Amino acid sequence: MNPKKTRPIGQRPKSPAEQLQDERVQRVLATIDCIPEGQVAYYGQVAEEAGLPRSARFVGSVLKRFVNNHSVPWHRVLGSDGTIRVTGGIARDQAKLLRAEGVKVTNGRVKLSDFGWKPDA
DNA sequence: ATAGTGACTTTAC
DNA sequence: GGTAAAGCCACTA
Repeated sequence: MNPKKTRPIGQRPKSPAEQLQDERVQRVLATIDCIPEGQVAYYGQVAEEAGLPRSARFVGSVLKRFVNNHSVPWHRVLGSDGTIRVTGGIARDQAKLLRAEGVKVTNGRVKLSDFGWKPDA
């Protein structure tokens, strides 16, 4: 027997910390993926639904870093007051995507009382 | 381990 | 209706 089995690159077991952060990321992405078309949620809401209370900023950073590798409706995530919080030129794309789903975006802002996502309580 | 940073939120002017 | 400051949590250097 060979107790030190070598292991192909990329199959190294993740450290507990890595697993945890990955799981958080997955939960965030999964939550965002649950936002129905034509509705929007805010960062804090996504964080809470994902089991990460008070971690709205984390949600934002996750999207910024992982949206390229996961097809999630990132554009349905807004600030707590319904404003587009995204920086850079993609803000325009976000508004466009939302309007394409029937969400009214006026002056970079969405009325959460009309389009806010209400997950099963 | 410390310090800086951010696609956030809330409270106070 | 705005802008400013502080609080917040997790990531990154």
